[in-house]
Amino acid sequence: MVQRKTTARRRAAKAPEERIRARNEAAILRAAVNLFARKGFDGTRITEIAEASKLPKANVYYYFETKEAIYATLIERLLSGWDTALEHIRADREPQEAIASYIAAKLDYSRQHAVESRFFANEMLRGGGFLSRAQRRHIQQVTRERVEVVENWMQQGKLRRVDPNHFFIMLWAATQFYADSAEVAMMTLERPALRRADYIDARDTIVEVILGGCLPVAQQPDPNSE
Amino acid sequence: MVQRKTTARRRAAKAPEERIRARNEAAILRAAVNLFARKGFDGTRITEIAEASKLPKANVYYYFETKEAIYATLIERLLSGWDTALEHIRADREPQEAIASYIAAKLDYSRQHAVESRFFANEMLRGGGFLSRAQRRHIQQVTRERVEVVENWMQQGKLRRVDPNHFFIMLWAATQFYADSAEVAMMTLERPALRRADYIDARDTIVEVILGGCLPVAQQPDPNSE
DNA sequence: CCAAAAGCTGACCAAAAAGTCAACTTCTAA
DNA sequence: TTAGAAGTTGACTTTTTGGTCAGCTTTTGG
Repeated sequence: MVQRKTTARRRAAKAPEERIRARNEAAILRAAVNLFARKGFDGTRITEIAEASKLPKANVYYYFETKEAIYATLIERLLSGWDTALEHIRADREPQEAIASYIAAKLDYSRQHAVESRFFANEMLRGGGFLSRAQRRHIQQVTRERVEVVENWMQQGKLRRVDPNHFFIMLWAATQFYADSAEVAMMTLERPALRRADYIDARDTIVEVILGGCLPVAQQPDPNSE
Repeated sequence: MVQRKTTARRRAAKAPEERIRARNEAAILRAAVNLFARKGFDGTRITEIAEASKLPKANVYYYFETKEAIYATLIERLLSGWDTALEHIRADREPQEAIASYIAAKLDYSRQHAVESRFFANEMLRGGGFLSRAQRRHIQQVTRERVEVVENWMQQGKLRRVDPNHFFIMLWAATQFYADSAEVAMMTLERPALRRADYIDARDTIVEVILGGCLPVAQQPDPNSE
């Protein structure tokens, strides 16, 4: 009993991130999110997930009852990262800074988590039927909170008055696009792939246009850049 | 021979839009674009298309060799409508007006052709692998033309200098979003469905922010609206 | 009115997919 | 060391899907 702690030394036994179950589930989910992002729920075969995760199909079934279970697990896990960038929109910051850093953070997410972003885009295209009522409410609530912050800024005269919901959607759309419609961006920019520099250009452009369009004319940032 | 014209009366024979082939192909394509938009290419079964178009599966095969043929036909047909709104971006117009009417037109497209828009979104998520080289070039060329117009406006001092490509992408993204991610918009606005009024609000917001952000500070439009 | 062309479809098939399982190996705690 | 738990997997069955076809009905041009 007292020695149980010591046994941990024997074989790095139970190091949580090394456990077989954790490792294999992770492999399956990683393979699955990629496929779901490309082909959607209905378009993805369990066999493909098995191949991509380098496990026999029967082993995939050992860890997940059904394809739905994999999909639901992914939604649950990814929903947390979904709104991380929103935390930049805080009432105690100046809107100029807050919005700029939100845009930067969201674009960063688009670049480094493009797959997850596309997974959600696909689920939205599907109609969001896999989102539980609680998950929908979570999204709504988080959004409403931040919309209120924007609304307050407007009431304080720190932002021009526009519909805060649609303003928010515009921020979302402009940044999200670089993940979900990367193909279109690539065609427009005539690149085989989006580079880090492209995301910086995107950030600069979006920040300049959005801030220019929502800050009161009086206190626009210095109009020299590039 | 002379009477051939008269035979047309006999049974409205050959009225081009009434021909059986035209009618059935249209039914199949209409059903297919809906399904492809929701579930993507791999996720859509021919059987589903048959059911949705109220034709026996074998009849679907009578008109289209394969699923790919249906998909390819749709891409080809829809690609024309894809860039209609872009025609508002013309060198001989004032940027303020041109951009505003582009936004309005694109949002209108998002509202009235949401299905087609989602079909393309799905194809982009897939990586655009079904686009032919010629089709890719078409998209690139059309985009480049309009980007050049924007660039000229900037050189003439009619628009603030930002990256014209990314500026363009922003316009695209903000308007497209209301079709492809309508679910998200609905959650944000807390609506069961987007109404005409929502699209008007969206238009006002996007126009105001974008114009405010890209017109030279000197000549901003009157800041009273709503 | 009629022969040929166009359209229609139930029934069928092969391939691929989902899903199951019993026997096997590896790991773990005491 | 070892018994039981956890993990593995080839082989199997069932279901679904894409695709075919022969023979039927309808339409059409003259």
